[in-house]
Amino acid sequence: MLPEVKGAREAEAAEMAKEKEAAGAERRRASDRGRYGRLSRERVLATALEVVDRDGLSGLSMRKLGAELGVEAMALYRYAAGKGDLLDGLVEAFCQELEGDLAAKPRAADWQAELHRIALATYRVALRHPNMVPLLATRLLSTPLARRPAAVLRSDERVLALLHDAGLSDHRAVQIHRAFTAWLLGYLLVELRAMDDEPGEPDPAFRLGLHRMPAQEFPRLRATAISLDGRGGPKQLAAGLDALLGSLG
Amino acid sequence: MLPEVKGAREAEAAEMAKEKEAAGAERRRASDRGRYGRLSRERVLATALEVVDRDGLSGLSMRKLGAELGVEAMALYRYAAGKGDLLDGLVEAFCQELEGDLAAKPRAADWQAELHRIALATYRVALRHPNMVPLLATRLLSTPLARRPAAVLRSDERVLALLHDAGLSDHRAVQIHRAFTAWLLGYLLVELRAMDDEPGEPDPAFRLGLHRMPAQEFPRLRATAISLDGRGGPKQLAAGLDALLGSLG
DNA sequence: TACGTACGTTTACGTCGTATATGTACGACT
DNA sequence: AGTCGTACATATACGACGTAAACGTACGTA
Repeated sequence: MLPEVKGAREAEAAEMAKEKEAAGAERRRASDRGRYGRLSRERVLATALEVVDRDGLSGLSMRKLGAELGVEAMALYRYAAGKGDLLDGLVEAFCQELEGDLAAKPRAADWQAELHRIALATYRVALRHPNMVPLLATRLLSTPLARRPAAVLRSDERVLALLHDAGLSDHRAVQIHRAFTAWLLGYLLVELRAMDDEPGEPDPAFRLGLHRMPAQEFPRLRATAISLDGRGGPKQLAAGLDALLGSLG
Repeated sequence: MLPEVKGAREAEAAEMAKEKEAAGAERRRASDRGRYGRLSRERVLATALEVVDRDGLSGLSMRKLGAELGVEAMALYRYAAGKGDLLDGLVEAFCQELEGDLAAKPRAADWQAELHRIALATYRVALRHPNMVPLLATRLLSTPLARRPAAVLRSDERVLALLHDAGLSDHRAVQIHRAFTAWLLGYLLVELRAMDDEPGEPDPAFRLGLHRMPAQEFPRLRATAISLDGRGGPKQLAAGLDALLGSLG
């Protein structure tokens, strides 16, 4: 064992002891481990989400996440069956944050308005965690239906139940669910993609790296690149959703 | 990691041994290289696409692709700057196949019809290469605009030029382009996702693994799972596109 | 005091992408 | 003909990855 690690642990132990004193009856023992106390699935997932937000999806590895938690990589396997399960856990964390946002406001009157409410809340959560969007696109869909994380299934269930309770037929409900999911996911992907080539450059044209793009081959693309870089925002998300739902009502 | 069957590799090894024996020489001649002749970017990408179609995206590695071509992994670096470039190449191959499909039929009369034509052609190509869809979702969007593969930019350029020539303002063109891309990509993702838990099982309920899903927690999901498994097909793609374009016209 | 158990570590294996150095066959030029 | 530069493929190696298996270690309980 490395001495410096041991030293760090002792320091934590002291800190923990102080906390223990303050907390009173509730004692923590094995908790000196892992930099700020015992590991837990929640803590692992929360830290993983931080890492993804900071370094992107490819910046998340078991080893790095372990280091972030002050722990060896293998320690994580007690809280996630493997990397796949960890990614599913991230999706769940995302869905739970979404459910928190949804719970904060009252349900809408009719099912169309409720779908709008869900879509907009999802949009806001995705804005907070843009690097999660590609993961949603792949994890939400690549896993067999029955094996998807519970939180994901709960989202689907909510939409389907909403439509069912509104008296729509199963057939209609499935159609609407499909259109809703496709539009929402596609919009998030398109909206939150990174366009920047030189992310700090003030001039938009240079920031996008337009000088790398042959002007004569892509005249329209180049002319509208700066507009393309802009966001549609929640308004266009809502507008498209309205159009889709209107045509299916 | 993956319990893969190596029948093909063994066959290949046997073939090569025979070749060597017949030649009676220890040294390989240039004609033996690359199993069926010289490498080329096209051949590399075509084989990579085959591998992805067969084994999925995670089944594609430089080493495996090299083996598939009868070549060491490092040989590929002459035709792709790295794995990222190879993936971009795959996206390009996809776009080129799409352009081939598009060139086969005449352009539509108005821009709405032309967008439909493009969307449906994309849908057909995606059906031929379902494992490519997640790659499209990530590669199309994660790379900075100016660094995207030329074929991708050409696709965007085509749509933008189409809208421009139809007399629409840049603002409108960008809006429509965004909605078009989002809907198309989202629809492909939702439509081509793998739902099966036990592929090959004849009973749909078992095939989807519904017995793994708690019935009381997800009543609606379970009731409509079999419908969800079905496809919307090109009709719903077109219907949604109509709705979106109608609202933006 | 001894022990089972929950938790984290150590060690090791195989695979991955790829930098670097090393052949090797072919076309062009003496 | 022979020589050589160049294009092409290989050989070797390194660090990072996911993870299986064995191993410590400290706590709560008996």
